[in-house]
Amino acid sequence: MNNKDLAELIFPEVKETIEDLEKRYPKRNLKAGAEVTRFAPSPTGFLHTGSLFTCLVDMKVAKQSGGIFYTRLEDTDSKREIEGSGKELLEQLKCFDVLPDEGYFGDFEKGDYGPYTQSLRADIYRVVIKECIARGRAYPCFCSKEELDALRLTQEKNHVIPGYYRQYARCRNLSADEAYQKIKNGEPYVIRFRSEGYHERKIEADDLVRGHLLLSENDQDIVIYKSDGLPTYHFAHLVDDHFMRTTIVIRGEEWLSSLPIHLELFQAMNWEAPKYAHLPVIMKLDNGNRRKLSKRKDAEAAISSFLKEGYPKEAILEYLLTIANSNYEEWHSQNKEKNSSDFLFSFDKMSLDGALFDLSKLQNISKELLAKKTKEEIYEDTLSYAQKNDKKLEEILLKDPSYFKEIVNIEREKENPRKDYVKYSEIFEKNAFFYKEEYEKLLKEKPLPFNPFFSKELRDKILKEFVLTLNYDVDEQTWFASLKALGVKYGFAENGKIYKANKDSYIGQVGDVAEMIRIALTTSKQSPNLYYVLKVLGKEEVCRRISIILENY
RNA sequence: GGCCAGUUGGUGAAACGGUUGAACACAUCGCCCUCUCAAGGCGACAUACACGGGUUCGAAUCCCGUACUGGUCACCA
Repeated sequence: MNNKDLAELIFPEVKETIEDLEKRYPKRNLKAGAEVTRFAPSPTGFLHTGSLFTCLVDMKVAKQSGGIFYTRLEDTDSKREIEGSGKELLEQLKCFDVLPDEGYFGDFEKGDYGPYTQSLRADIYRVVIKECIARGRAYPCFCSKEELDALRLTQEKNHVIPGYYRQYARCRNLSADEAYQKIKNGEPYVIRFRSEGYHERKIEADDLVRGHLLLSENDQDIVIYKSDGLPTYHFAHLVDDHFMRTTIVIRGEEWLSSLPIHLELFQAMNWEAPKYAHLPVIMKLDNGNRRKLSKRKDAEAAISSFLKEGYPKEAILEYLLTIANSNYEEWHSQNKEKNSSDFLFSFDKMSLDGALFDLSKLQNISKELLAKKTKEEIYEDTLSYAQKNDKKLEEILLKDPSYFKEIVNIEREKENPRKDYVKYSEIFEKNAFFYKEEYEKLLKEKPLPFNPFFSKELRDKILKEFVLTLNYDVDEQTWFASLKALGVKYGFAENGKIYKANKDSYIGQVGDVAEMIRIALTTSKQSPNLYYVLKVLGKEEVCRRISIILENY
């Protein structure tokens, strides 16, 4: 019996050949320079910040080269799979406007190179495995977990490189007959790749972000086909990225050390290997040490947590872009009117070590971004945030959209708009006093912070006169002049400078007068420009609030 | 431990052997402006090229060692 017979005996049902597959998945007809990239997550949980980062790069590279970006579900590990998370992953991607050209979409698949779900591709892998066995590049291995553990232990004790290779690869030299006999006896087995590499020998490899690399050859007879009938990552990568015609494999740095395996696999098949780009991982500072963002420990590892907190998706994407390409910020400040999707990404502007996740940077980007939106956009976005996360807020927004827009538009439509919102979730919070019920709640919650230096009598007099003479149907300057006049009448200086120079001649300055009114109307010492507060509240409400204060405080 | 990669201020980083006595942005702090806040303007701080050897007329930039950090060594991806 030879290897070909053995292959036939192990996979009698496989009738197709590699040539058939080549025909079924022909080379893509794309213009020169167009890249095919893919995002290939495992359905093991939520969308990781690092995954979105990788995905963003994938998409940019494909898009800006006029190529194809597709998604593939890597669900070959049935033990770790979390039911429904594949679909969930795609939904979250959608939240960030990541739209693949083809591939796995959660509910359906699209494209001519499918299936795009690995568990559905078992027959394809078997075609290749069968041929590998026939050609002597793969063999069945019957070693048990215990035997392998024991092997590793003795190797460690003897200070040799652990693993299943060369003289330590016991099943490698089993004859086809012996192997067949064991299979017939029902012994469980896996299929291993027969490596021809030597650890002492170096191979050259190019990485799009790391440049030229010198790596040790792979010499491990890695498992390519598990006892559950599914391939391992390494083998699935080989087969899928070949037949899906991927041109650039973009993945996390953690894969760099298995690059020699992949290269040998492609070489063994006589297939052209794709280009590789190993991206740095996003880190976090923990007790003074940097470490990879952890799914279990860090809330920010789940990218959806930022959405839930109310950060705009554009801000998150933009932040990730500043990490991806150091020149993004510069480009952005020079192309203010352009969208981050217009930015040309390049691999060599990528730094090689993992960036620390910087929340304050994200916040800054978010603040700038929200300041540039129109009141309509703010309304729509806040509403959709509320619909997902805050039902009460949703109700308030739907009840009176124009009031919310008016509030949010204070000092917005100008060259240097207010920048006081970092996330959608805090917009209402910061403006709660505009709403009658909230205003009343605030009155009850805490004492009003009136300056005790001024008597209630004086305050009441000023507030009364303020209401009586209230007129904001003039421009801001004129209105403010009238406020100054009111202050002067009661012995306040018309500005801080005059007051400072002549403290004895005045009891305070116009700011103190404004503060009384501000507190009366907003319950707080801080608010946007009073003039606009008056305008938004309206005469009636202003009078009502002042009279509440006069009566009760 | 082996192998691989990386190491510029609190953070992200520019710099591709010589206009570097090291940009820029964020953060922090101060001043100005100002009815408060948010902005805006100006400025400061940050003792920043991991360390040690080379190569060179000249090194953050090239080479070698050391240290440190990260990754990886599964029938997980």
